[in-house]
Amino acid sequence: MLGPTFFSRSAEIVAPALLGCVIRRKLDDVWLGVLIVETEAYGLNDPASHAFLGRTPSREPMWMNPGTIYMYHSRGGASLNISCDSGPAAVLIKAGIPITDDISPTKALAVMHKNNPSPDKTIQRPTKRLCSGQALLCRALRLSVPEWSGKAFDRKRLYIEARAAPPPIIATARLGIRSDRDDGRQTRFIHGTLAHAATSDPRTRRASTPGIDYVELPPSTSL
DNA sequence: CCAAAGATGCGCT
DNA sequence: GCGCATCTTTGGG
Repeated sequence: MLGPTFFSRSAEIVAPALLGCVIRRKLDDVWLGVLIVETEAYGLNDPASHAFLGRTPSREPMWMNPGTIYMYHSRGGASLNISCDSGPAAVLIKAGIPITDDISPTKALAVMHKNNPSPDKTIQRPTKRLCSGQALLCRALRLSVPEWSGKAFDRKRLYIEARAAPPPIIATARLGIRSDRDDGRQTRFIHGTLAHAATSDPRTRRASTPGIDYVELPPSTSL
């Protein structure tokens, strides 16, 4: 289980290091498993960070011990973040892909589909789209702001497992930030071989130039 | 009231 | 597959 040591580094280091790690969430005695494929870093002196808007009770987790869960609502959905550094800083878990293995049984997929049904109830979401957004992921894992914000991870109910091997990584600009609050840093990170489950892949976009709009990084064992 | 680290459907290439 | 309009829910000014 990842703990304070892992999260005590800067958000810009922690965010890419989370790609490929697995979130485990126990619901009704079933362990759900989601592999992280997309994250964003909200670091120190960052005008896009919620910390920049001021210290309030709901944002307090950004100042708490590294590894503290920070959740908030935006535009109808909840978002999962984790405090980093000595604060105020956090990483946002932006997308993941459901997995099954020794810990998470096939049944876990059915639970996630039930938690996060398609708007058109006559069909099911594709499994790879079940967690392809920060609010979708929270819905599929049934993570709510009042239950989890300000709390620590808990080996019995919710934790993040270290990854087996470091993946290739794409670094690019963050999404959904008002231009007057974005200083242009490329601190959105996408799993290089599982980008099809991310919110979007800058490599397949029309107007995007390699080396300018995004950077591809080889697997780094130092992360 | 209203902006906010979004999601979706629809029309288009 | 993209760009845009429209719907979303909640904490905070």
